[in-house]
Formats: sequence, C-alpha cells, structure tokens
Amino acid sequence: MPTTANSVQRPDRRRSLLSESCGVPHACDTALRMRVLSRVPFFSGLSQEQLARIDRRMVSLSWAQGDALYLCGDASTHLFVLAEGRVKLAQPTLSGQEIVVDLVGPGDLFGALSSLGQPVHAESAWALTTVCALRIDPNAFREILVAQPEVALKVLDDVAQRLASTREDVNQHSAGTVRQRVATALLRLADKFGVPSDGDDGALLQVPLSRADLAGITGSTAESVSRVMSQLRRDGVIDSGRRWSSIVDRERLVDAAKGDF
Amino acid sequence: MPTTANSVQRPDRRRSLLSESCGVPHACDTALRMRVLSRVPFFSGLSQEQLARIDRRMVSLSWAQGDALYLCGDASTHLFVLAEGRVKLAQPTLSGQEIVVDLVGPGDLFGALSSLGQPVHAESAWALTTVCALRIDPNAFREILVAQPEVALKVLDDVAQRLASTREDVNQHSAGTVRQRVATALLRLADKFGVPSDGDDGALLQVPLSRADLAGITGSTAESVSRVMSQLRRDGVIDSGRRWSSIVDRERLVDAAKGDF
DNA sequence: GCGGTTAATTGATCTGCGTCATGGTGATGA
DNA sequence: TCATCACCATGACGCAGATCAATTAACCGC
Repeated sequence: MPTTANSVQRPDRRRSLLSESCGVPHACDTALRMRVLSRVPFFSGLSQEQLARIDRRMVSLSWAQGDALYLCGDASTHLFVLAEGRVKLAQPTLSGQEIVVDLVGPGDLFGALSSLGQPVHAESAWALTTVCALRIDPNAFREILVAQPEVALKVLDDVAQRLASTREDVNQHSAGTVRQRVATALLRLADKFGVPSDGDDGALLQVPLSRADLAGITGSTAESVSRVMSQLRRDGVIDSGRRWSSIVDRERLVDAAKGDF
Repeated sequence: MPTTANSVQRPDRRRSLLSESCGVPHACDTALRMRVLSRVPFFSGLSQEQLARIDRRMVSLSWAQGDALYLCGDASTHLFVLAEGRVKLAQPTLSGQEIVVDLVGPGDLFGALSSLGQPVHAESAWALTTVCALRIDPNAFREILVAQPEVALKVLDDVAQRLASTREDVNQHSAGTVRQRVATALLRLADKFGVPSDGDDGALLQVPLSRADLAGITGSTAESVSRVMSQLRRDGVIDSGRRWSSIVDRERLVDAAKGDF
C-alpha cells in the first residue's frame, strides 16, 4: 500500500525528512548578508548603516556538507557567524573518537572567540549541511565591540549562555544510563533544532546527526546509541533513520530521560 | 625515626600540607580590596581612580569553609569576583551526586554571568576554604563594561577561555578509563592550582578536594577514585591524603593519563 | 533503475567500574 | 585525652555497556 504524494505524515519507510535549504556552495550577495546580520541576536537593534559597516568587514563563504570549516589545531585566525545550515563543533579524543561539544545554527557565533587565549582552535568545525557563514577577523570584531558596547554585552551574554549550556553537557555525560542520556540529548536537540511535526506533539530534529555523532554527544558508542534508539522506535517514542531523528511522543521521552520507563 | 621540624620534604604521615591564607571570615578593608581589584586580570591597566569607581559599587563578603555562596536554583542576582580562597561550582544530578563544573581561584569571575539568560543559578558555589569575595549586581557591572569597553573585551576573553576549558571537561568525561581521567584531572589541576614542591618536578595542589569532589570532576565515584589514587600512590606517582593531593612524578602521571603504564 | 558506498542494526562476548558493605585513620571539640 | 565525625581504603559481586563482527538497509551517482 504505497503512500500518495500528499500523505507524508508518518512514513513507513525510514527516509530522510530533512529539508535542504540550499543545495550547493555559493556566495551570498549583499542583500542576503544584510538580512542574515539583522537576524543575528547580538546585532539586533542596530541601524542599517551600522550593519552595513559591520558587513563591510565580513567575508561570505560557503562549504559543502562534510567539509571542515577549520580543524582542531589550525591557527585560530577567524571568527564565524553562521548564516545558513548546521555546523558541529567536535574535539578529538586520544582514542580517535570525536566528542561533539556544540552544535551551531544560523545566527550563532563560533570560531576564535578568545583572541588572547588559545592561538589554535581546540575543536574542529564540520559542516553538517551545505553551509554559508560570514567570516571576520578577531581584531575587526573587537573594534566593532569597542565602538558599540551594547553589542559587546550581547555577545558576552551569548557566550555566557553557551558556557551554561556546556556545563549542562558535562553534567549529562555523568548522569544515568545511556538510555537516559540519549533521551535527554534528543529533548535538548528538539529545543534548539526541532520543528513541530504535523498533528501530534512531536518534532523533527532539523540536524543531520549520525549515530556516531549522537554517541559523541552522549558520551557513548554508536552501537549503544543504535540499540537504545531502536528500542525507543519500537516503543513508538521516537522515529529515526539514516542521519535524522524525530520525536513522536515527547512525554514518554521525558519519562525515559528521567529513568522511569 | 621521627622527622625533625625542618625536614618536611616528603612526610611519611599523610597530613594536610595545604596552607590556610586567612583563618576566619572577615571583612576586607578598602586598601585590600583595591589590591584585589588591581590583581583581577580584566581590570588590569585601569587607573587607581577607575578602580576606585568600580570598588564603590562592590560589596566585600566572606564565608567559612563548607558554606555555600549561593545554591543551584537561587535567583541569580549577583556577580562575584573571588578575592581569596577557593570555590567550587557544582551541579546536582538527578541521582544526588554533585558534578564539579568549575573551580575558581582569586581574580576569577563567577555567578550571574548571563544576566539575560537564566534567572536562577544553574549551579551551586561552595567555599572550599575560608573565602573572601567581592559582590556586584549585574546591572552595575554592565554599566562598567559599557563605560569601559576594553574591560568588556577582557571579560569576554575570560569567559571564552572558561568555555574552552569546560569543553575540555566534556571531552575528558568521555575519554578512557577512570585511571586515565583521574590522571588527566590531576594534571589540569596542577596547571591551575599547583605550587611547585621542593626538589623534584612535583607540585602540591593548593585546593582541598575530597575523593567525592574528584569523582565529580572525573565523572566517576569516590570509591573508584580512591582505588586509582591508592594505586598511583603505591607506585610513587602521586601523594595524597585527606582533602589534599600532590604530584610526585609528573612524567609517569602523563603516561598514566595517556593509558600507557 | 542499478551497483557501490556508507550508515545502521543486531548478536555474542567480556570487562571496567558502580554499588554495597566494612573497617581504619586523621581531624575536631569539649 | 577521649569521643565523635567525616573522610578514606579495600573487598566482593553483578551488570551496563564497550568491543568485535557480520548482516541489512538507505542514499548517491550514473
């Protein structure tokens, strides 16, 4: 009983549901860049002219899915503001595995945050989708911050927020079973990248993570994550496939995160 | 063969070697506060007058060992600059354990970093020693940052640095065996709180952490940490006792962190 | 549509370490 | 000096999950 073109509510086949916003690497034009900048949280409230001044110091670049924006160990010479797509920040462990330390979406700042600090990147940045980002060198960024202290405060808030979130991660990694950690991770991902799915209280996670990525997020292995997710899928709590996941029954997933059920 | 008063090089008794800088809770006078402020990294370079202006907005407070400066869930109404002592920041897990997310020393900033962000503290702050800290409310702090953008940049660097360090923690928690993680944790602690010990390449960690604290740092349990440290002690790699540790043979500890030996 | 490639699934095995329990030792205060 | 308490050490046991290996399924380019 094949599904018709319209009834894509809940596919019986486990095909990817993720939408690709832009298919190929490209260069954004000025108009798009201005639109991106105005959407960046810590530039909100600035005038068109102020934005234009910032825009003039930025370079627009793009990468294909799977490319590295920079690698762990590279000289940290640039700051990035993500315009489009998804990027994962990951640190290699001694054993070869990569731990995902952050996921960034449009409007997020990443790269050489601490100009005085490390001269090299402590983590690698991988394009999970086709990605467009604006690049600026730290000195130019500092000039902007000095000239516009309100922006500096917003950036500080943003980084502080990110610090709090990363501390949560630390907590997560040493809490409960793999099942609980995977459930918690999925819920947190839903908060950041979830788009509500039709009908129920579920949500599709708009970020193409492999089992290995989820293992890096939960501090586990791809196999264990796979096992847990298969079980949750059988129980109708989530749905997932190759590099995509969605939440079907949020409430039960919360229970799973708490260790009940 | 009892040791003489002078030969305290390597005590056979496992007594605490940590020095207490100030024994009792107290109130710092203006002169001391100014000295503290001038030592704070992100206030360096400011004039006496500028420092005095900042000082006027700060309140000096102190706590006894074991007290909480604030608890997880408290309204996050204050920022702190540590003047003297050691403070641990810890997040409770669902299972009751406390995960140590950061250790702060004199000059470090902590508390309500993200004023726009969370309205309550995500972590508790415990005094590991008798502690003296300067308190300021976030709005006053913001005014300072707006008035002095260079300071804002330094604070941003500081927070970014801390973010990088916390990401390291995330990495650590999912890397290798408990033995490796404990070894790595001790090495990192030595970088921040170590004072070189006489003679060898060792270092005493000037921070009174219990086995449970170290468990919270390494994502393990007090018993496992105890086992590992006993073994390292027998092998002459470290020395430790009740709420103190010191590194004896740094090189072999590095090996232990890597998993060799 | 058809291989080729990469990711996911699932099973079997084995071990690190979490858990529970007991006894020891240094610190603290009357 | 002694009693009390908090912290530390160590043993025994069992299981969650890491590891290795083999199969299946989804995606991609042609």
